[in-house]
Amino acid sequence: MDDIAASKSGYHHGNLKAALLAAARAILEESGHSALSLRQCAKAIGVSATAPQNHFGNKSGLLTALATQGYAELAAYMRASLVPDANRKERRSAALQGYVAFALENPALYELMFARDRVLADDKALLEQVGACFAVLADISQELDLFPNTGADAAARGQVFVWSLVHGYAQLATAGRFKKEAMKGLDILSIFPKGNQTG
Amino acid sequence: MDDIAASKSGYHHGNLKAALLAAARAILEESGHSALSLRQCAKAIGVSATAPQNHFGNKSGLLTALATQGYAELAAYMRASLVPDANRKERRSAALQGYVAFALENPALYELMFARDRVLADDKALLEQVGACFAVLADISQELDLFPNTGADAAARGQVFVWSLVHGYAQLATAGRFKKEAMKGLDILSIFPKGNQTG
DNA sequence: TGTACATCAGTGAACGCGCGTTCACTGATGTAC
DNA sequence: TGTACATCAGTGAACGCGCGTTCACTGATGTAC
Repeated sequence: MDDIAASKSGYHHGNLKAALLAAARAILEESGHSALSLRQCAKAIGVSATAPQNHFGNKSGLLTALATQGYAELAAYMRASLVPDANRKERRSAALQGYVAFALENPALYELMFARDRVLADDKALLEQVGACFAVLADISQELDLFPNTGADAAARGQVFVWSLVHGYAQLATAGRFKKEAMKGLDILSIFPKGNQTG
Repeated sequence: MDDIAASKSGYHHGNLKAALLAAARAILEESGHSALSLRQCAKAIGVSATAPQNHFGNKSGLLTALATQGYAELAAYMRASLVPDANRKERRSAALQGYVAFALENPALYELMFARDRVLADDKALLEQVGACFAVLADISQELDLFPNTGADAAARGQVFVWSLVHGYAQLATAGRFKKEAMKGLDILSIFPKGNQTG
């Protein structure tokens, strides 16, 4: 939090970019990305309405920066869950749980990361984080080896499978679409059919 | 399309509600639900800006009506795919493909159906269609019997699994997140691990 | 069969609002010489 | 070590815009008697 504190100057904020991102995330999770505005973010930290332009250019720039931050954190969540010397079953569980945990803790940010037309899709920093994030996911799904002995596209299909499952689960759970009974005591790992828990 | 045509009167449109919904869907798929406005819809069919109020009350009402229509169609897609006398493997494939086909053909509408805070969540007609839609999905997932001999919550877990997979796949495919190679010639059925294709 | 009247469906001007963005500006900071 | 100057970071008034919604209204339709 210290890196978000203002400097003493009073005129120059000192850390406006980080402060704006933090404010934007709070508003985002509170109200959703449809309701987020530059003016609200600026107001939240007591700065003029035009100050954000110095750091993000325009509104798309801010949303893009938020999404970029999101992908970086999502990758970090997954990496942090990857205990190197665990067996494959544990790694699988960790991967799913890290990914899903991020989405459940930051539902509106996660939604923004996949929202159509809200983000500058060709932003360099964004593409970099997206790439890094999905490299982690690809590693994990490859290690899971869900489709052994099924030819050249086994890895690609495995990744489609894992990502679909985890993404769908995260969004539906977040949206409250699952009944309480179905969620209660549900280990994410357990939603894999038994036949493939090769441990 | 005929039921959307205007009556001759010139003053009274004759079928404004249906015409507005059609216009709204076109705009929705063109620009996303963030950009959709009542005025645009009214303008698209040459009617005054306030005319939509007579039929939907307000903007939330229109979005809710769109989502309701979406759920009805999604259920219809699934039902249409359910060939009664096919074997279980075929039914599974049909279910997944019907669901995914709807989402891929109506990506913005599908997104709206799951968007947070854009829709009147307690609308009676909406709840009805949502319920009907997921009843179909529940039937299908129960029939698939993905977790045989795993206790009382097998059905619930099966539904979570199927729905997560299908929802995630639809949204990620729609968003262009899968590489061409991974999509090419991909039968949706095939993303199920082999061990569970019990046919 | 007419007629009175309620109801439905639409108009169009006007409102107030929040928004992103522009503009000319000023205060603070860093750097070359 | 000072000084001039470029650059960075922020201000605040103002803009034009599209929006949802209100208001009083009018034209068309249906229905009771």
